[in-house]
Amino acid sequence: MSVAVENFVKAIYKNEKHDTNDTKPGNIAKELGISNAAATDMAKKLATKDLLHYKKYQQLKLTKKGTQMALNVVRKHRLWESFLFKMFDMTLHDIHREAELLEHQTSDLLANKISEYLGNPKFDPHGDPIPNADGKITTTDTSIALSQTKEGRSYTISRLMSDDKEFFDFCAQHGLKYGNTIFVSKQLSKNKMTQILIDKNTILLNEDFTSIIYVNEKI
Amino acid sequence: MSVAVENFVKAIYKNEKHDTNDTKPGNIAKELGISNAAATDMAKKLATKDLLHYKKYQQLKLTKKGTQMALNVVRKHRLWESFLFKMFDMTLHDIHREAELLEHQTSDLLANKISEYLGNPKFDPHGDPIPNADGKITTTDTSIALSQTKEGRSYTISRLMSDDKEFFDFCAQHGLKYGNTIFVSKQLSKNKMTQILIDKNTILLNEDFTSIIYVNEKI
DNA sequence: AAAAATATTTAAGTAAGCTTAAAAATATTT
DNA sequence: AAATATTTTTAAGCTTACTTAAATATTTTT
Repeated sequence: MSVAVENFVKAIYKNEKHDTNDTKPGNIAKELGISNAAATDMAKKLATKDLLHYKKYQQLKLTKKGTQMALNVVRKHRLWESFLFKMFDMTLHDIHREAELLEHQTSDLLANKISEYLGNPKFDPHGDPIPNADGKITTTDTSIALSQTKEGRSYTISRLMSDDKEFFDFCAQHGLKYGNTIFVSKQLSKNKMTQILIDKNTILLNEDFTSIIYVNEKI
Repeated sequence: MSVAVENFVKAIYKNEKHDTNDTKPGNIAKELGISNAAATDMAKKLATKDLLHYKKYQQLKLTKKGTQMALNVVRKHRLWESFLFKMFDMTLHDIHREAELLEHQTSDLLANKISEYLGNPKFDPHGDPIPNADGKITTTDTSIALSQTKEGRSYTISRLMSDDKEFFDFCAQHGLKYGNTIFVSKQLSKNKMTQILIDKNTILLNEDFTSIIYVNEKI
């Protein structure tokens, strides 16, 4: 299947899961940087290929086959991210951009080799789960957004849900990295900001960031 | 530039160098598995982009810009081959197929990281030279085809110029691998066959193979 | 509940990268 | 050198993946 199709299906998958939960053509179009008309066209075409269910003006819904395709692409993306992250000194943002291209040009064989080399990891450097070769995600994610945490508790970072370079530069600069520990010193609910302590430094984060940094409470 | 353009330019480059030395549209078409008409079309289009010189019914000739593009793709291909060869247990044929796709989706940054990781190698696992980041090949290849060797002398394998699975399977089975030593016991010029000794085994190779196995004389 | 705003769909059109078929030029054979 | 074969080119047409503009449906606001 073409790159365009893989990306389309992937965008729906991601929106079904996380993001806005809106899988109408317009929203998918926005994610992919194409026109609404193009997205409608593509949706109709993919419906004939049994990759998704299309009903005029309704949300798009992936079929089993479509979900499988999306998971296969997501798997390759996250494996590449994990692999490049381990092998090379590159920013998470750069790694994401490479993976965005490589994911479509990787055989299942190579994906499996990469996975094997890494010890079949269950999470990528963002903390996102890596589907296995059968397209199954075998972990249950119990993490919550930093914005939902409680004052006076410690958490470990489990996911950085973004692909924005500035965000990752900021994270790298302040030690905000998968696995690291942070202490939530204050929730300024009025201003929707969160004050955290990391590596003995206090940082004040606004909602743009606290909504995409996911954590697990430390016990 | 698109994958189609990169492959087109690469095919011309390879034919200018090795292969048939025929860069007319028909021959390029054959290499790429497209129609002659498509090749002519593409040639005309690329001429307007200053990637090659096009004159009706003549050989296609890459411009400096076109050669540079070809070398950039070739560099990425050979770096991927070297890298995958080192990292994973895969056949050279499989590795070649992966590299054929990955070469078009790799930033210069990543290519440089791979090169650096490998210690900036000058040859890939086939023995083909790897252009540097400036598109320069800094080694001089003095190897000759096995068909051109002399009886009673020893040689080291320097290149296996193919991407045919059967050929590589055969090579793997008989220890025909970059760097290995062979002894030419007989040149059967009448039948265009060569008898060699490798790992204490005698093998008789016909011209199909002796013309694509390149070697350097051992001194 | 009507009006206004927004989103989706339809329609028409484009560029890239192909195809096949026929015309024109070049190469090869006799 | 003429006849034949092969290549190259031209022409017309197709598919994919887009575009913009207009029509239609849905949502939101008032």
